[in-house]
Amino acid sequence: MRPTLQTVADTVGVSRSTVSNAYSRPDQLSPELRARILAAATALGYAGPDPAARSLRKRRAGAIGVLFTATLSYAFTDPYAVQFLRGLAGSAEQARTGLLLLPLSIDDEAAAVGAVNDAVVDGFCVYCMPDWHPALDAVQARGLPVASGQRREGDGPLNAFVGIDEAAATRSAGEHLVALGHRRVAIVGDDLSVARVTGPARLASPADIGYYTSRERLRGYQEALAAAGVGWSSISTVNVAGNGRADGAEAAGYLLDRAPRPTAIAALSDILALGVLDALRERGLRPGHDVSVVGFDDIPEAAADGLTTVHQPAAERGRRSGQLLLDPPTDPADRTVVLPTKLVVRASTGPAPS
Amino acid sequence: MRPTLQTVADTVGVSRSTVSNAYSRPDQLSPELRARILAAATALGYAGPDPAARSLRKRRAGAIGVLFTATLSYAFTDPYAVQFLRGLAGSAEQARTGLLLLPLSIDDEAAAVGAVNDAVVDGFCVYCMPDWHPALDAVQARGLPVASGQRREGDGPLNAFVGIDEAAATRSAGEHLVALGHRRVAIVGDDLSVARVTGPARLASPADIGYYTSRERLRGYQEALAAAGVGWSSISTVNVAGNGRADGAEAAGYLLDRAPRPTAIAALSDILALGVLDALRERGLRPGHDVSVVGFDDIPEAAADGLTTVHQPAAERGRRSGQLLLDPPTDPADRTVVLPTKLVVRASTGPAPS
DNA sequence: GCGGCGTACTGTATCGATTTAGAACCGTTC
DNA sequence: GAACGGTTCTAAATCGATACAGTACGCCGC
Repeated sequence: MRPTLQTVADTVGVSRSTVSNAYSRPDQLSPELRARILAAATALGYAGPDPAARSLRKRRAGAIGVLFTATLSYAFTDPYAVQFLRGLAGSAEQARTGLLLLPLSIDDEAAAVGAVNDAVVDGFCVYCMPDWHPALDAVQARGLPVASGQRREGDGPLNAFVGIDEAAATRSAGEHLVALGHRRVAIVGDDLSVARVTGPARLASPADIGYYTSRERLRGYQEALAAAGVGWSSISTVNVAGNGRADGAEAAGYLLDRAPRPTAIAALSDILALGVLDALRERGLRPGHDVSVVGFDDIPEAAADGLTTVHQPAAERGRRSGQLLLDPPTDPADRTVVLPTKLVVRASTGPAPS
Repeated sequence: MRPTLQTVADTVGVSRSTVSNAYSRPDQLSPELRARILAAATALGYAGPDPAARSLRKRRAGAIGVLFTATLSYAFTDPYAVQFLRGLAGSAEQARTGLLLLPLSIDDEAAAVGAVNDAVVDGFCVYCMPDWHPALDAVQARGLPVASGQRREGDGPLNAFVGIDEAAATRSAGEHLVALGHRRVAIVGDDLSVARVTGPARLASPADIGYYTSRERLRGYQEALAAAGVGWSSISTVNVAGNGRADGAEAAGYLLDRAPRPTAIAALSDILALGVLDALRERGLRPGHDVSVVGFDDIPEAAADGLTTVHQPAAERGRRSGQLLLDPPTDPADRTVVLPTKLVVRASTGPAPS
């Protein structure tokens, strides 16, 4: 039989509470008694207070749940994700809290809901999930604080939003392209699937996309181009399998090897944009001259490759998400944080070739 | 007052157990009653069985703890780490288990020990920790299954080892360099600190290093070079602050800009080795001709840059670690897994310049 | 000799579920 | 009327700890 606080208390001849104090509040008992108790505990093979029991009693889990749909490998290939997690981990560490990664299956929805319901956490951070995923409803049902970068119908009053104005960000990027004379623009993204269907489907409208981030970013481009008289139907969109450099290159290949070639390619992440640049180089095309390329995120590699992109404060998003989660402000107004973004123009964009 | 199983049971007029069954074992009660119970639960705002209480009762946490010392950002900049975690997450997902990331401070040891003791987990996976860190003792004291890639004194009988023969791996790399005529060899690593001291200290012997992995890898090089008559004292070692490409470049700069220049630089990770290659290019030196470079891990980028390196199965290490953790074999012999490594010779190594 | 006070410890209630043994009832048959 | 094997549900025990009110006791000053 496994030893518990009671076992230790009985052998030493003190009460359970005193043994508890010996571990958690050393100032509440004499050093001698404490030493005796700890000695008895090691003699009995008692490993110290059970975290699960403590967690139940204290009503604190000491962890926040981070929801992903992507496989971890995809999630972490993106420096943006790493920076975000870094910020989140920083806040968590300050609050003596761990990060419980919950990689949720997109297909097995029951398993995903189960994982959410079983998670011993003090709150959830939604990282990148399609709006329709039932795990998000499960998160709401838990009634815990939630921090998310995606707005969604059915979000409860405890929800915090920490994000950026995604559409405004890409609108500024789109206006930049328009000002340079670009009218034949293509968009590459990795979460462009419509509702629950995956694959390179032709999109009727950005509004159909299941992922908030992609939907909003696409909307921004749509608006900027529409203002220049470029209709949605004349914009090519390519949905790729994952957020990898090779995926971006593959998508670009698809666009570049067909006529008419777009004069500008907008990628919804820098990783994809860097892949697009790879594809250009491979074909002897000059970025910013033959084809302009825009990314999103402004990861460190973007500066090195001269990529025009939208800067967003990744680590800060994570940090603020953690704060709002671990110490939710009472005033609902304080639970919405919209961080600034900035278009960073570099060499990868230039006037449209005539 | 927050509703519990009891609250729901009282309003419906059934017992607590029946409400529990309504959630966890639907086959144990009639569908009508179940529907009534669930309706009452939502009416009361009951969010479903509390995971902490369930965890206490079931004696299962549904998570495994992953120990790091590095900050998350460093941990995830390395594709090796990402691959390892991917494998681990795969095993975890199959067992319906999450990953609790515990980024432990090196300095604040009490906080690190506290984090380990408070972690609601079913086991621990030690990723990269110095041998002397008290958190490792805390892990042992918890009495849970542990999977580790580092052997260490004081490891309990439940410990599983999943790793590679680190020394043999670098010995083969060292022999390769020796066969090419290299005698002036430098080594770059990021965890070469002696015991608890950090900084670019001159090492008396590899055996002093606090990190198992670095220690063993260094030992392999030492043995290979010693066999060729090259003593430890004539090998330069450079300890860098983090496992980043820029760190590798900086360390290489230190080595290359001084006479006598080493004819070969061995890095203890590919990320560092790629940085070394950057530094060579910057100085107009040709890898494999002017200076040979060897890495470790064989991450995807290594192949693209023609880096000679030691391949190790990163994802497989993670996967096996997860398996051994979640379903520990009774036979101790099955708790040691040594995976194969392979020297991959590419263009970055060549004959030593005469 | 008594009230006041601080220290060191105890006892009980509580956290919110799961598990288990067993009660009540089903229609049928000896 | 009781024993059959089977469901559906109940009551009590269990999981392992923490919070908090309360008590015993020594010591102080008057």
